[in-house]
Amino acid sequence: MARLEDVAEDSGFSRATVSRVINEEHLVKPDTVRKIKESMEKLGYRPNMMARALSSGRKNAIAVLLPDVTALYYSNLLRGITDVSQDVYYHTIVKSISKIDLAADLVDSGMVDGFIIRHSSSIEKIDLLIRKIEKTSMPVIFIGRPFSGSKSPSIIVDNVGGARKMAHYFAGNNFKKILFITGHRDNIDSNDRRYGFKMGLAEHGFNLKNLVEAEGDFTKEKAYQIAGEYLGGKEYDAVFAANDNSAMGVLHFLNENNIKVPDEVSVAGFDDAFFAEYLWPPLTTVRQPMYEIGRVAMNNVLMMINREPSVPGEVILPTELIIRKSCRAGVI
Amino acid sequence: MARLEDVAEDSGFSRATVSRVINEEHLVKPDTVRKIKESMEKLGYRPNMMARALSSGRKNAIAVLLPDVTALYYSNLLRGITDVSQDVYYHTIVKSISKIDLAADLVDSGMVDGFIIRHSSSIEKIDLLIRKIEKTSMPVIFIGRPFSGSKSPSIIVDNVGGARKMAHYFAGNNFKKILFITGHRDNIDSNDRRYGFKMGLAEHGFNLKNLVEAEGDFTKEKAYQIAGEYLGGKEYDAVFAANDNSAMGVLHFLNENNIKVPDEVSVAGFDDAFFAEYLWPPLTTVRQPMYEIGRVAMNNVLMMINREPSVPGEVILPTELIIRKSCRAGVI
DNA sequence: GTGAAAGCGCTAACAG
DNA sequence: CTGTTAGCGCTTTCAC
Repeated sequence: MARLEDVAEDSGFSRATVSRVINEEHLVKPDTVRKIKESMEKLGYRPNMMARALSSGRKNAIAVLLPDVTALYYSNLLRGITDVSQDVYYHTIVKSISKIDLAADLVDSGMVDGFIIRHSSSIEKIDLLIRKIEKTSMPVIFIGRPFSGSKSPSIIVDNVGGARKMAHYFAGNNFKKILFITGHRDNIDSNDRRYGFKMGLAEHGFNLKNLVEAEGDFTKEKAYQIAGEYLGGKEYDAVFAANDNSAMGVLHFLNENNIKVPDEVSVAGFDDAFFAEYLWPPLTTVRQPMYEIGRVAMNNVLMMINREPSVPGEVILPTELIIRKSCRAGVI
Repeated sequence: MARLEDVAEDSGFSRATVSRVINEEHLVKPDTVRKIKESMEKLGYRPNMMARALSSGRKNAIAVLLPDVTALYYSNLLRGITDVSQDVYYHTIVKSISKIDLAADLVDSGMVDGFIIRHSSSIEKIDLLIRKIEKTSMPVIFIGRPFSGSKSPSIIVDNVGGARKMAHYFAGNNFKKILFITGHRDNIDSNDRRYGFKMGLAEHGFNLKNLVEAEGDFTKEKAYQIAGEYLGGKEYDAVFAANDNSAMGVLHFLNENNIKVPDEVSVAGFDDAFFAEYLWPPLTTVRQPMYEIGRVAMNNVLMMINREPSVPGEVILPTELIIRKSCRAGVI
């Protein structure tokens, strides 16, 4: 590969000037810029990121910490992030948040300019990592609830509002008994959704004694099992699952046992996952803008890296009620 | 951050010796190793990857080029890759293959030690990229069919065999007319699956005139539309879709129009995507080991990077027929 | 506007 | 076994 020095030699200028053309073009005489650019073109010159990073401290890379790349939610997030990072020639290093020591290495070894962190529930040692990052004054953005004790900005989704809308939709039906299937016990999203759901139900005078909670874990398998335990007796006439995966498990049980949806039991989820519309019956759910979240997060770290002042401390992205056929039509 | 030099000073040895402890411990006297490690521990020393990369040429990073992180197939692949790369302290840089110039930058700017490339259909300029990579003698592994004109190793899935098994399963039913829904026209996987399917059908004496092909694009939406065009008239008694997404679209149309599956029409897919079992009815399909593919790919680049000789030129991972309820029971 | 020179933190011969 | 000495390719004062 052609090096900066080769370009300097070819163009007849010094390495410093070539470097300026790359980084601060305005400090160089236009004619010089032209000549140097010609040389770069001719030699097919590309700056060596490692050398640049070592010398300047800027890596043009950000780390993304995710619970699981495989989950739909996260892969869409990731696409949002990579789509914008590619536009600005940033590299995206993806790490599983469960291997937190590896993430710590990333900060120690100085591989990245910033972090985007999605922590869905409290993970051991994550606070140590965050404190460590913040000590280096590297920018961090949280997706989901801001981390307690940290004042780094966060991008969150209006879980409470979305679940509340669903509750209002449910309320029109005079359901007698409703089952709410949660996510993991301490999952922040799940808790917010439960909170919003209860709030919305209460606002319509629903007696919360008739809302039963079952602890799920966001998987279809667990929800399927829960459905088996609760829904066999036709006691419940509605189920709200904390995510679409869980709703999928419920639907599966109901179909299998020939319990009519929505005539006998209404089912709703949360996410608007790509399969939601194609479940049977098509799932009523709350859409959250996962891809957008990724984009916003990446744009904001970028602003922080470039020390632009106006990064909002918290941005809340709206959710939307998506009405399909798995619920009896409510009053909106 | 503590630097190597700080460790050297603290321990009373030279930088070279400290470096050896990091990279070639066996060349150093045990007692010295111990002392130096104590210093490293005490100072919280972590090697700076950038400096190491610049000096040694090793980046401890590989690039993964994927058509789309969002698709289930690819996100599982990615998890396989990141799971092993994390174990060996490698970084994974993910790029969309559609932005091929950015991938080219990765090789020019010397950010990575190797590439894992998944090209699902021929993409403009991809051959240029591959030639460029191979010119640097950086290791490349292909996932899916090897790239023509390249002799880098590849990991492929037995698409032909899987589809053939499905054909055999179909054949027991004496279906009169079968619809095959393809992927994108030039998609390699889709073509292999068609080939295997036809082969298997022919082996059982099925008249291939009664196999009709419709050009899909691997999406549920397109398959749904195709189902509308072909399956309204009850002419077909079976559908094989080139992937589970497409099968999902078909199922959706059938459910919506109250056409009984599998009594009136049998439906099968390919992938065994996570939702396949939870569709209604549960989808008969061919399972491919996506996660495994990722692991194998990563392990093999690693071997190549370390110049271990025995990297297989081609590894074919098996597929498995998964029988559920969306097909009339065939004879196996 | 441009150049000279000093590093960034580490590895890799080469000596000893 | 350990130390000395050059760099890796770039950025960044500080001069001119």
